[in-house]
Amino acid sequence: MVEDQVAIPGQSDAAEGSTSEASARAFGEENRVRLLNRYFSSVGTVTPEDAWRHVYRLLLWIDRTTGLAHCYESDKCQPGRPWYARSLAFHVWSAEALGVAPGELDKDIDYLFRHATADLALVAARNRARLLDTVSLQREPYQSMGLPQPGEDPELESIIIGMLDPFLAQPPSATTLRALAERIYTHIGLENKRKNLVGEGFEDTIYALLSRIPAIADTHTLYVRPLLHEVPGFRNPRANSKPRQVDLALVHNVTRKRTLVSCKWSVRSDREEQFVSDFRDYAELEEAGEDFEYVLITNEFDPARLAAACEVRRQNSPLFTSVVHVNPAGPHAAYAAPVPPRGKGINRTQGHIESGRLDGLEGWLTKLASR
DNA sequence: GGGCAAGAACATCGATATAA
DNA sequence: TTATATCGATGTTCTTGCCC
Repeated sequence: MVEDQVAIPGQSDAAEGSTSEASARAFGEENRVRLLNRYFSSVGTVTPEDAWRHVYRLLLWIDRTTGLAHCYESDKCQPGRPWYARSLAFHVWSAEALGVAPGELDKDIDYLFRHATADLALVAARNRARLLDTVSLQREPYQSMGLPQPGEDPELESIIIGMLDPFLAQPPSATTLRALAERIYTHIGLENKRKNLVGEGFEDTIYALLSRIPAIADTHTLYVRPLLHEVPGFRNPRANSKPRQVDLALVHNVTRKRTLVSCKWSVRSDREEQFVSDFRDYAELEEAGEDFEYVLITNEFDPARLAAACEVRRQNSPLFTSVVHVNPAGPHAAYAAPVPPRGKGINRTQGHIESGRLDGLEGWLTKLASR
């Protein structure tokens, strides 16, 4: 474990060292960078071999409905369904690879979200206190009408009382029940916010890794979410056209070789077409007359989507120069779970892993470092 | 019947523009 | 300066249809 365990939201010092602006936007860029700097300050030099471990410690999370490391859509991972077996296999593999007991994995991962939500809880508490007077004013005209209080949920309260009744000396007060219901909804609601961190948080994490591997950082100029025309060799868009942005870009300081990177924690099949149209736009704005590399970095586990990313083509060559998984050993472990039938997608993806077409973060970073 | 793929809808946020 | 509206982006969840 990189740092001592994070306290639960609302009871932590997670916002320590944060500026009020940063913690006001808990999932915003400034706060993400602050948390990444804090994480990496205790790590030292990053190596390609360790990079994937940092990604999982920072971003991988536990699906609370199964208690297992998240590797696929929650509904398909429920007990009894095929991906439950794969989730079990992945959970055990990732705990072993990170050097912790399977039951302790939750304490070693999800650093960014745990700290960001702690910041979020502080901000929410501050806002609630600030708005108390306003709430009183808003409710005042209806004071005698018995309107429900915010957070009131009789059904949830009856479930709580029904379950705990045999253990209670006396029934809890209405205020306590309402406070408990609010805490439960806040806890569940927090999980819905994860998606807002995973997207750009993945880009920031890859950028943080690249900039902390000396052999890469010393030889490349790195960009995170640059406008394309800010990257050498790409021109401004035509008038009235929206400027294009790319997730990450690297330019070798000597050879001027350019690499555009698309970072997607997971890939939705309906958005696969976006890869092609993005590349078309990038190619149109290329003005140096030189080829550029187009790389996909992902943590997708769906074999069909991984295979599709490896196989998608433009004209007569692969669309992606490299398709990079955080660690292909993860999907490999998941696919090895004894779940019949074994789909065609798994065989295709295994083939891509074995051939090296589906690379790992370690392999890709090692190649970059040796350029 | 169940798995899978694809499409659509949903929930949420940050960034930005505009209005008060 | 602050509040509000809009936009764009993202991952998750739900629904539907096809296939074995």
